Amino acid sequence: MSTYKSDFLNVLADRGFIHQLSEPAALDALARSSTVTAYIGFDCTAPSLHVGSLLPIMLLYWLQQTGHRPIALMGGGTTRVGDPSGKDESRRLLTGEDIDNNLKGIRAIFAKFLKFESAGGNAVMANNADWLNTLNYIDFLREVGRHFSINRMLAFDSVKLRLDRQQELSFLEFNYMILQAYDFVELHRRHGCVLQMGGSDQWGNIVNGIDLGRRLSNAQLFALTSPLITTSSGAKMGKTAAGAVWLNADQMSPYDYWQYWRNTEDADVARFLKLFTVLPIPEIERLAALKGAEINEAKKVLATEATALVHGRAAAAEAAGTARTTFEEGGLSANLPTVEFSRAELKAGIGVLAAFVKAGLAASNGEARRAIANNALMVNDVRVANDKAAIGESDLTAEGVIKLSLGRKRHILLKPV
RNA sequence: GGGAGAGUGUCCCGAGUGGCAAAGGGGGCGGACUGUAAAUCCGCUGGCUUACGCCUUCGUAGGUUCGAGUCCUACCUCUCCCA
Repeated sequence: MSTYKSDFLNVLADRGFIHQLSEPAALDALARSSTVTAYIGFDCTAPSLHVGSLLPIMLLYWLQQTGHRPIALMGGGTTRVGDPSGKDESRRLLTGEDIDNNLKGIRAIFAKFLKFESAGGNAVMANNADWLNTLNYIDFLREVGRHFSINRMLAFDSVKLRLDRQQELSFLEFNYMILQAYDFVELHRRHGCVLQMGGSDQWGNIVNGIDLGRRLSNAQLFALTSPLITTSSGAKMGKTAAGAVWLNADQMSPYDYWQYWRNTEDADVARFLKLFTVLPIPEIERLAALKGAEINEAKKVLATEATALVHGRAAAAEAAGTARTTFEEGGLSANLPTVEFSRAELKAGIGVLAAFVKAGLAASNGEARRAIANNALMVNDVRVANDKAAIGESDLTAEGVIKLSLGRKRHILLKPV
């Protein structure tokens, strides 16, 4: 067990959130004696956050749960620059409009994990566009730029990697770390923020902020990074066939989200329970002790708890129920993802290929055809052997729907309207 | 400004003698085995088509050729060396 004196660091350490920590003793003492204000920055590069961002969100969650004050910083300004950390190539520049739209989608997530002032809590939502967009170039260079040594910046991994590999690093991106450092100091000024957290790839950026804070305001600031989470087989978290695992319900249904966690690898279950659920540690240890096929029970708990955090308890229970009827009872659950189509179309008869494309299970007729050749498509749990087969009214089940399946795991209901 | 090199299947890496829908990986998907796991093995991985076949694809635009990813010209982008 951990040796910290503060709840905050103890909880994080016990749950496996801590990778690197600057001045652990000093931060520990501070967290014990006062309310610590800490922030994490989030890029606005997509209209929703995905599971990759879940870990930092959980950091903020535990921060607040242990009596401190979280700031969720939207990167409305820095996203206009682009963080080169951990990336081989520069990203395409997003328009201001894109960024604003993305920001709206992302904001909603945080309310589910943090209590903001509007909800009677102390969490703060900030946007660095508020201070970055209006910076005066010369003033900024004189005030902030003079504290940065190019010699040292060139040694940072995010920069060095690009240079070593002879990959282009634009001046624009090169400035990212300066802006992030400035964010830290600005949040210190505005909100008394003394700690920046983030993924392990952010260590360099965060330390820059600490240095800048010392030079500009003689402030003592801290850094805490979380480990890079990969699955046991080495894959990055959050990628599936359909792409990223989104947190917004309109981009990924609670059912699919539940399924994502249900399919966790055995070796990851305990670790993920600690990181992505709020179950007490003893309970997690009990689940982690399960062996063989019993681990499936732990996976279901993981799926339901993780889904409940993002989509609510009711949606999680529904997803669990849908999965139970579909997989364990071999039945047909009306709560499976549903695609509607016209009754007239059904009367006329729909080709299987068209039906699977419409349901989103195949991207093209050709793909559907190949799936049939692979023995992968089923209509109402009956294998499709012929790509010329048609689906008609006679295929409606007693429930009035038609179940399309790709493989054993992916099911869609066609519903006539 | 001068010189050298690179851009390939819109997920990535990467081979490519003028006959190419284009080798091989990785990733992904499906099948078998299982526990909705991992590992392993097998299949698939441009669009349309029952099919013959047609269409689109190798940085962009032209050209040579029966035929161009491959040869020529110009342009764009990137890298390296010299100034």
